[in-house]
Amino acid sequence: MAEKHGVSRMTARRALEALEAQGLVYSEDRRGRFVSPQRVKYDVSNMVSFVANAQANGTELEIEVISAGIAQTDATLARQLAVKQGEPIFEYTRLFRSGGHAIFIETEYVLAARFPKFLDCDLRQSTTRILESHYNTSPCSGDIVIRMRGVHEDEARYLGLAASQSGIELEQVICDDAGVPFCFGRQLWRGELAEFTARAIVNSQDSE
Amino acid sequence: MAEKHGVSRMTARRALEALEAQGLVYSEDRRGRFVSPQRVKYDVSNMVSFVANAQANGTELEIEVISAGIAQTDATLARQLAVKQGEPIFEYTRLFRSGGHAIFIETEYVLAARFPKFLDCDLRQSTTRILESHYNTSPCSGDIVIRMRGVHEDEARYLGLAASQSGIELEQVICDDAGVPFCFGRQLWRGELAEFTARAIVNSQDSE
DNA sequence: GGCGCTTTCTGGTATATACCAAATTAATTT
DNA sequence: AAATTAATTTGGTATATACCAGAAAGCGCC
Repeated sequence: MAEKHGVSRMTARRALEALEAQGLVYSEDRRGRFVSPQRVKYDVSNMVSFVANAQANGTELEIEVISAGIAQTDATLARQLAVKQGEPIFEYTRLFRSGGHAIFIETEYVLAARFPKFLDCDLRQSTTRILESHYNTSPCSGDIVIRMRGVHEDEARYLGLAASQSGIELEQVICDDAGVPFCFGRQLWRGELAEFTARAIVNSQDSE
Repeated sequence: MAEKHGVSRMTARRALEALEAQGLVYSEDRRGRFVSPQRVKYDVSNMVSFVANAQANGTELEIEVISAGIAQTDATLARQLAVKQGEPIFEYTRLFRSGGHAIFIETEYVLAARFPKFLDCDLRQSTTRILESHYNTSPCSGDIVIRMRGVHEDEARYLGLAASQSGIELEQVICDDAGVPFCFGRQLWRGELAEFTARAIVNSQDSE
């Protein structure tokens, strides 16, 4: 490509890196560069299973469980889940793919006391579905944070990104019908593949 | 910096560019590199004025009007605002800064027929406020889309970004209490400065 | 047809130069 | 003291090399 256009190879690379930074193309190490696939839509206002929703939308998702285990809440987690620090929780990380392309990597935390033997379930499906069918708990409300940030090294590896690139982080706390938080999740999306939608409705009165 | 660490200048530059891509530092052309300021939070579930909300949050905002005029709806705009193509609309672009730092650039469209002489108002304030006080129209619901994308050249100039960088685009359609859309806006945020929050509540029943 | 080896292709990283342009700073002049 | 001018600093861009490592393709062999 460089000699075809009479520029040096470094210049050509930088041009491609620019396209990469804009999300138009992506690169697979030592395999080649390819144009990016379509975005995956995620309606964050819709608290029903993202997986089921995506599939209804015509996007088939493959879920790979990267790790799963038990841990204790640190300060941040304790605050998010409204429990005291040191509470046992199940922690599991999953990689979501669509059509062979990594879309996002997610780490979720659920309270171990409330959902015993949670990790015995097959995690290659919607968490929402597991909690509904096995524990009779459905999501009722959720708080979501979205921001763009640089990827960590391990995230970059799973997502097939260069370590210097950025993605979109989506954090959500899911609460039951009593308003009690029971699940906290943090997703890191490949930025060029993410598209979030939300519907806002003005609360007639928002006391306190 | 290069000679201090015994690497070539190009290598040092690439390292700084990586930090820049991750949003940790930013560069001002021929002035220097600086660490990035704090993020600006935006609660997209809150349909009351973003400006007022930010100020209540301790963030003072400076608004610069880049351009303002009248235009006609193209296919996309007509669909978003649920009018037929060619409808006259006011179009204005504003740059939002905080503490001297450009945060995002926004282009909004309001129906000219419904809000006559809209452009005579001082646009360096919340649109919501203008519409409420002058036209007795308040936002009631809104549809929001968030995605990461590469910046265009003119956007990059206003935001002080390199043309190859990415930002976060936020589109929103604002509807009145009758569910009729009256305003469409598209914001492009510096990715490292944006933080969006939302609150999702499961609709008991979502007919059709 | 499969297996293993070698070559080629492709991307990644680091370096050394050269030159440009704007912003800042220092020096000089008025 | 203010204005003008020159030097310096800083970032940006383009180029030419060199070398490394993994993936893919070609090839000979069993």
